[in-house]
Amino acid sequence: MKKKPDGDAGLSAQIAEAIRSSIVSGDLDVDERLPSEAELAEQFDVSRPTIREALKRLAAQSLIRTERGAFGGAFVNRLSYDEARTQLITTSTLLLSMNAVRFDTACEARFALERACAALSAERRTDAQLTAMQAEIDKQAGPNLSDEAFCASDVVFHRTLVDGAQNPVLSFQLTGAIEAMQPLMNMITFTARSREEIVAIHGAILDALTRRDAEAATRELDRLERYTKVLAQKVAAAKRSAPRSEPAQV
Amino acid sequence: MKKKPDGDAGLSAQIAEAIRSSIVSGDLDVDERLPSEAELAEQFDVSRPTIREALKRLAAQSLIRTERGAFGGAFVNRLSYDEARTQLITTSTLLLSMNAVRFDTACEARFALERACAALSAERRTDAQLTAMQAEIDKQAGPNLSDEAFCASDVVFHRTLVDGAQNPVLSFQLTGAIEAMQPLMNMITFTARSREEIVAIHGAILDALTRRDAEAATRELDRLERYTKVLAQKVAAAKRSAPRSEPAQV
DNA sequence: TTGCAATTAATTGTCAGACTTTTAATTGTA
DNA sequence: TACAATTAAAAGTCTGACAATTAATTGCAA
Repeated sequence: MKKKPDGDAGLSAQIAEAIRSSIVSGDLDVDERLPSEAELAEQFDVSRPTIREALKRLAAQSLIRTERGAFGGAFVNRLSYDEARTQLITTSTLLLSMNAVRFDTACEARFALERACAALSAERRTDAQLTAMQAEIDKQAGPNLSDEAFCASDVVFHRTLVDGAQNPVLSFQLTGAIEAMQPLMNMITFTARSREEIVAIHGAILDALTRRDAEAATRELDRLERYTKVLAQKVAAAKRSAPRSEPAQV
Repeated sequence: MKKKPDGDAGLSAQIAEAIRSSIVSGDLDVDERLPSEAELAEQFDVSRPTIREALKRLAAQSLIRTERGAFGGAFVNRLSYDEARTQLITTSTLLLSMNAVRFDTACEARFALERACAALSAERRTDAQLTAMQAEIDKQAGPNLSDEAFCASDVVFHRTLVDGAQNPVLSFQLTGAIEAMQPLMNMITFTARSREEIVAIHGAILDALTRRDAEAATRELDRLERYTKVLAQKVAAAKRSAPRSEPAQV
């Protein structure tokens, strides 16, 4: 364990940083146990609450996990794809909601990224993934589906498309982009007509993947991007002309 | 501020979650001040150290910042692109280093993402960005450049390329992918010959962007991806045949 | 009245020590 | 040998205190 590099940002922050660097540098291996809080307190010459604050910072980033009881303690955590994805979604969602990002900007980014794996997906998708996507399309075409359920199914459809590339790193990155868009998509009230159009494009995408036609898949994603932007513009226009507290109808 | 939803994951974790949801739901606005630690302790009916642990968790994720002194306290933080990017890089780097991700997989993801914005970049890049990229190419072609400096310049080149798309959300996502690759790239020792090849491809990319030729830019990125994978294979092969502690020469 | 210095109050940062709860290992007993 | 009781280690939590920081207030003098 390294010494604390004494900048003034609070003792607990310094200690957290010292331990963090021990982890990322590989000084501490995955699943290795850190010294107990009491021992750390002695090593760093601070009190136990200070050590605890430092450990909580690391726990918040999933760098460590703690177990209670005898032979418990803090252990270096193997960052799983799931945990990493959860963190990315949290960060992306906050970034979008706190920085007044235009819908167009987020939408463009999302589809640019998604097109990035369309070619790989066309090449590598499994039959099971095609089946799963068809199931979502059927669900989306069904009647009596709330906007939320429609959007949720939309997310599943696109996640499956992304997973089709069989590249976990790509899936990790793209899921963040797609799910962070979810709150923005939920602001759109989908008419029967617009759902019909979206389902049709989803069908065309699925068809392209089935035929392993990368070029067509990319083209259809592009069409979906343009249509999504049009929908958003209509919602925005409706809101401007009738700025009620109730969500505007397109 | 909401009640704690009583799952058992530790009081401080519950409280952190309660405050987090107040922030993401918009109950608490950006720059709004939270109650003091003493008040929070009373509200949640726990002690101040417990509240502090909860706040440190949130601070670790840049959701809040704290200021000392009278009228100080914890404030809801506006998550900046910079902070978000830093977090994404940390997460991505750890994910790659802790999960034995194959170089090919990470490389494929990185270039797939980068190609995603090549078209936008060809369309929108500024002249200043072209100049900046040329400057990096010149640096990379210079003699007596350490491998680390070469890699660092490579990162800057690609970041500028990404920024050329003029989409901050895209830049945020892609920077994570590119910079997380950096430690893996640093494991490659670049020979004079391989540098020459890379610089040539960089030049071709820049040329394509200058001509606003999206198709050529994409093609050159593809070429760079294939070449990077070849280099990595050579390094891996050299390591297998001569497994020293010193980095193998290609 | 104005300007500056000293005081004050609010708040986070840190510490010390104690007690509670959880959990695994050990010990003791049937 | 199997199972129950004991023990010990460790995190989780609480209480109370003091230090450090900073904005507002107060007081004094020009």
